[in-house]
This record gives sequence, structure tokens and C-alpha cells, in this order.
Amino acid sequence: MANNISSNTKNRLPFYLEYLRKIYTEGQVNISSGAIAQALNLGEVQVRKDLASVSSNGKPKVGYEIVNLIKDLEDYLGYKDTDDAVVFGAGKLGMALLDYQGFLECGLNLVGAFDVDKKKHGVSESGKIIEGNEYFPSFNKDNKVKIGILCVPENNAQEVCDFMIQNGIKAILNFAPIHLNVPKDIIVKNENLAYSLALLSIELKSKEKNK
Amino acid sequence: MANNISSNTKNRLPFYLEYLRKIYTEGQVNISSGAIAQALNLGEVQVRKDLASVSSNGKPKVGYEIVNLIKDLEDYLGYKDTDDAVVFGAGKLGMALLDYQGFLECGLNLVGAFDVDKKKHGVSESGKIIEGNEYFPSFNKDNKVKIGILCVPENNAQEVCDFMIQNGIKAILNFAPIHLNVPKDIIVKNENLAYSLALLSIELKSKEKNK
DNA sequence: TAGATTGTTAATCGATTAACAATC
DNA sequence: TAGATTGTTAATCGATTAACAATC
Repeated sequence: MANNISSNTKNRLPFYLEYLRKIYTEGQVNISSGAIAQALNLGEVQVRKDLASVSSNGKPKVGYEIVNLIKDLEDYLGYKDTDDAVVFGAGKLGMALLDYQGFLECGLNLVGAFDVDKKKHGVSESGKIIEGNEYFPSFNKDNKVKIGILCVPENNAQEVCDFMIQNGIKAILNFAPIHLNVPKDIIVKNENLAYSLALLSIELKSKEKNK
Repeated sequence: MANNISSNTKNRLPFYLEYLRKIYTEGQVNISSGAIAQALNLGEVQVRKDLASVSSNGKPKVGYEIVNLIKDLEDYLGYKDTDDAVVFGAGKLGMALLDYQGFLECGLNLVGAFDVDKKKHGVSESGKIIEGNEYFPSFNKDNKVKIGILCVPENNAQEVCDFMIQNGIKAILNFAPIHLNVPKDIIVKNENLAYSLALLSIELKSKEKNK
């Protein structure tokens, strides 16, 4: 169980967990690194190294006991103790995220959204509250939510980002297509859907050219 | 202008473009690698190397002419000639993507969505059509769209993925939280929002522990 | 010419893969 | 014991950074 896990390894861990959960519900008990590697299209040494970073219950000749491996992955990924997050910007994307059920099984609870537009205020389909930004400071004095999802338009993004940080947000998942300037102790992860799709399109074109 | 640009470099290119467009509208004409590096929080050698892979109009002492650099980036990223894409799964996320305006300035045109659920069929807010999956084969015989966005629930994802590929899709942006099995010539990019947020939460926790 | 800034070559760093010893 | 499979050490590969020569 290493202390410093590379970020590439971390990115793969949820995929292991998802696959293991699936075959566990199918009744399988043990699995080898080779079988995992084949299913997820990875190298088998890589699988062993990745898994060794969070678990140590592989048995030579037998492989890994799936139930234990799932537990170790869930422990590391923190999917057991739920963490709160808030959404800024109640546009279509913000609302889609607010009501997305998939966060729960990753240990994340979106408590609500904030938006400057009064027309957006109210309650979402799944019962989450959407309020004005002006309520966030007092809200977060009580709730101390540290994770924020930024879904506002490009031109407000930096301003809202600053506001979030002023009121206790420490980590931001940024969907606005700009680089945010933040203090060194704040974590930002850019999740730019248009960029991702555009890069996919480039890859496709260059692939077609090279054959 | 290198031929093989590393994927990390590719991921940074859209951020350069966005920043350059911004300062260009602010009236700036030239910029140095150092200034870009500072604004985007990167190393200046990295900036020069990244930019050298798509452009060659940096002038010692002067820096880069912004208008040319923008052009070179847009050319490389293909933001000039528009590419079509389709959405599978007209849930909240699928609809948010379908109506998201940001794709256009990245040269991407989402032409419509397909969903098995008849209740979803019709026209989106921005006027895009949502039809049944059964129309896709004939649709794509005519249109030959190669890029698909997969937004269906986890349990249908592999099935719909196969269906997309059968009907001419070559590159898939996958929002379902599973590993898709595809032939070698198909490009898949996983875009898992819950995983991203969960990893952000882990990073935050480990940061808090280490101080 | 002198100084600033680019572009590139070499050095470092980190991640992946290969080889293999440990062990159930 | 023999064979399969893990875990780890060493080798390779690729990306970042440092050093520096080219040049406007």
C-alpha cells in the first residue's frame, strides 16, 4: 500500500472498481491480474502494480479475492464516507449534474446549486435546492462544503470562482472553457467537454490520414 | 511543426487558444512564451515547445504575433472546418450537451440525438431533433457522421456502443461509467464526471492530511 | 552591438514495461 | 514437487525541464 500513487494510476482505479463490482454480482469469487488486464485492455503488470498500490491480498496461483479488492478500492477512493459538493450555475449542465445519480456510488452528495438568476431558483427534479449566490456565504458557514462544481458561462467564471474560494471552497471542478487563476492551495480540475470532443475529432482525422 | 504531438501537449493547445483569443480581443498584438506561461501557470520552455509543435512564427526579442498563433492553433485543432457529431441517450446530460453552444467554436456541430424512449422524441430547445435509435442506420447512410457521444445508462452502454459502431461511428466520447469493448480501429475517450469529482475529493483529502 | 527571447539539444524526472525471484 | 501467479527490481520509454546556441 504505497503512499504516493501516481495520478495515472489513480485515474484507472475507478475502472477497476467498476469492473470488479460487475463480475462480483455475476458470482465470480477470484480473478487474476491477467484477466482484469484483458477485460480493461491494459497491461497485466500495470494492473498488478496499480492494485498493489491500494491492496495487498493477491495470492500467487489464486489471484485476487474480488470482495477484498473491492473493499480496498472503495476504502482508498473514499466511496464509503460521503462527501458534500455544491454546484454553481444552474444551466442545463449544472442541473444535469445536480440530478445525476452516479455521484452517490462514488461517495459524493451534491447538496444543491447556486445561481444568480432568480428564475432558476427552486427545487430540482430530484429535490435539490437551487438558491441565489447571496445565500452561499451563510450556507457554507454552517455546512463547510469544500468541493464546488463550476458550470457558469465563461465570462462569469473567474468571478464566481473567486467567490467560491472566499467562502470556503477548496477544490473546483471547472466546466467553463477558461483557465482559472486561483491561490496555490486550491485544487482545480478542468473538465472541458467541448475540448475533449474536439481532441477526439483531431485524433480521428489524423488516424484516417495515416492509413 | 512536428508531426507527432504528444497527447499532453494536445490537451494544452485549446487552453493556449482560448487565452490568446481573449488577449487578442483586448487589443494585444504580441506575446512572449514567458507571459503565456505565467498566465496559464505553466513552464515557459513547455509553452515554447508546445507552440513550436503547431506554429513557427515566434520571433526572438518580439515573441509571437498573436493573430498568427491563433490561426495556427485553429488550423491544427480543426476549429475552422466544422465536424458533425451525434448524441445517443437524451437524458439530462445528453440534452445539455445537445444544446450546449460551446461546441461550435471548437468546430463541432451536434446534429441531433437518438434515444429508445419515445417520450424523449421531438425537438430540443435549440432546435435539434431527437429520434428513435431505429432511424440512425438510414440517417447515417446519408450523413456519415463518425463521432458519437454516448450518454445512455450504464446497463445499455455496451449495446448502444456496438450499435453506433455498426452504423459507422468511429470515435466515441463515453459518459457511461464502464469500460467499453470496441474493435481496435475505434477510438474511445472516457469522460466520467463522477470519477473526476471523486478523484478531486481524494486529492483534497490527501492534501489536508499532509499538512 | 547588446539584450531579449526563441528554438533545440541534452539532462532529468516519472511512468510503463520487461524480467524474474518469491510463494501459494 | 511443479506450475501459476503475485510483487518487485531493473530497463525502457516518453515527457518535462534545464542549458544554451541562434537570431531578431
